[in-house]
Amino acid sequence: MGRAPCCDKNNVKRGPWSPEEDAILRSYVETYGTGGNWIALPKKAGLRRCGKSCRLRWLNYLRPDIKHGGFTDEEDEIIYNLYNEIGSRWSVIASQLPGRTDNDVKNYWNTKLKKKLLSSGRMSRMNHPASSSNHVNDYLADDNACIPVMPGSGHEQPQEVALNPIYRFPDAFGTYQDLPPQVQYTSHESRLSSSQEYSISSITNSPSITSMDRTSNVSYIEDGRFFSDNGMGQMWDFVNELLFRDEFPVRNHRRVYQPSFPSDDPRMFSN
DNA sequence: AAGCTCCCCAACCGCATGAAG
DNA sequence: CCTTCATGCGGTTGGGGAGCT
Repeated sequence: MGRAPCCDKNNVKRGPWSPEEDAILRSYVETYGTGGNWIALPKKAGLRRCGKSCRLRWLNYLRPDIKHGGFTDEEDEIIYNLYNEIGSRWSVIASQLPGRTDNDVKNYWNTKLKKKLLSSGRMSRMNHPASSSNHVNDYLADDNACIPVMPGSGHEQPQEVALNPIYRFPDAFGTYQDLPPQVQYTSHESRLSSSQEYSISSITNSPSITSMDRTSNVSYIEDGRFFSDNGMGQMWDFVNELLFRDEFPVRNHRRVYQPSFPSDDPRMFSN
């Protein structure tokens, strides 16, 4: 048995949205929300549209936080780097560009950026995401995986950031909802004799960096132990979960500890 | 001015996924 | 476990505006 259509195509309007329809949809969603049911929404709102069409119109055009207008050079760079890493995962790429939708990014890539990169010769230097066997794609095949994100501007080591994979946890991890949306990991030269030290930075939409390395006295790794001394329990859980993954994304550095989670002392564990 | 081509982007389509029953 | 269905995603289409002849 085939799947039933989501709406009666003979009784719904298709094609471009009129300003009146936009106003009805905007007003309804702002007043009542989507109710978690886009299929029922058009009937309730008095629109002769398919629920899917309403959802798309809202997400891609009417949402108040949508950014209209041209892409910046910085956005170009983010798209280029992410496409190079993960291919046409437009929703993932768009999630790193505040105010941009997957449709926006996809259209922009197909119509402008690709040509721009071709003419500059950068496309020929790209990885081939679809056939890539790099670990980033492996990560992305896992539902619980961390998703690579671009570094924010203003990082103190931009060259290194460009070489190392950077990850964020999906927003769906409600327990970490207090964290900034992106968390970046980079490794840098150890200042400790027996272990690598990692700087763990959170990037917000602004270019500011919250350092969590030893010098800022927030948390640090030493001799296989992770220390946190400022009540950043959620961050600590988060960091551990990431670091325990076999694929911990720091190349050319040994992992400094093995899973021994949970510890009695929520601030510390060792292997 | 008219006709044509190209390009952009909003919108659609079909499939995958996951939740619910 | 199976079926149904809503949602989300990436690929594709086509209307209309811009630019060219």
